[in-house]
Amino acid sequence: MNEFDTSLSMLLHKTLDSVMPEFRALFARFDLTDQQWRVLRVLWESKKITSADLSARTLLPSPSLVGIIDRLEKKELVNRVRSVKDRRIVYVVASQKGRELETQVSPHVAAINERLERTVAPEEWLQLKELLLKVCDGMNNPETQKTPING
Amino acid sequence: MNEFDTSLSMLLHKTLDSVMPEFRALFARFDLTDQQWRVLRVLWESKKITSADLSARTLLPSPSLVGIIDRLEKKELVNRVRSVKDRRIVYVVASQKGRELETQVSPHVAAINERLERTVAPEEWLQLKELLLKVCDGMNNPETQKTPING
DNA sequence: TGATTTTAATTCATATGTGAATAATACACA
DNA sequence: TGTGTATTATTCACATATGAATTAAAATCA
Repeated sequence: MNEFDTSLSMLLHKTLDSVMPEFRALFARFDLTDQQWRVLRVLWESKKITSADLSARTLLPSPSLVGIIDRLEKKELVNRVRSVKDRRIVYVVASQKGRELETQVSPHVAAINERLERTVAPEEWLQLKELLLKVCDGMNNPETQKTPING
Repeated sequence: MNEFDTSLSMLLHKTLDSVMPEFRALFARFDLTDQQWRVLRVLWESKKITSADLSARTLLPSPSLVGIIDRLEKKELVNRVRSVKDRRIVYVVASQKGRELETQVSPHVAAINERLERTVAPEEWLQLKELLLKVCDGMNNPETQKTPING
């Protein structure tokens, strides 16, 4: 493997490619995409949440969320509730049917995550997560000088 | 951050989200998407390569590659060359125009990657990459027992 | 040789990602 | 009070992801 194959972004993609198919196969059994699951996963622990906050929690871009919530609404798993105080805001809420999925899906998700965690030693697992967060912080903070555009 | 936010798949997404915008802004200056750059990046060091191998190297799914190469062809950056020995195979080749991009883009890519690398200590950088590879191996190898589907 | 199977690339239908633009509403303030 | 500005969600245009199906061309073998 050369410079390109071992670049961080390629390794991140590669890791996701090795991890996600298993999750997707699971979610597909419940007629869910992984993005749809992410939304439900957040709603299971938030009574109501605005689209903006949902985007931040799920890491799904707002324009994508619109369609994702549309489809979840069509399946009657969530509802949109417009705020009365501020009519710009839309709260997304899990329906009863949407809440009932938690018990069925979550154990399988946990099982996959446990297998995932066992791919490295316990202390390595922690360090991997810490390093990823460190990279995020480092890229977001302006401390590390960005390369100026000189084109 | 709870269980969900610190799950590996979410951290991988989060890290990509913190890294990719900078690359995308760079590629956009050359009217390229990051996927299109990945194809060119591979072609810059391969005279010719089959679609299947290109998919493996770029980690781009074959159906996506079709459109990506279509658009690169339209911009006259690459060409499709059907093999004479085996007419099922299509080689993808960088055009002169496509090759000329290397000198202009690569230095900027290197600069971003250097900044990226400086977000963590040198030995952490190596370990991060090793751990990601270890996770990939662990998930792909059948050693670690997969959870059987009992639905 | 001719039927069968395998392989490489592509197509299809659907869902999502990306960046810019828009509509509706709230807010600040002269 | 009226007006400019900021905010929230959505829309738009385009590019890509996903999994299944298809097409064309080998390769296999009775």
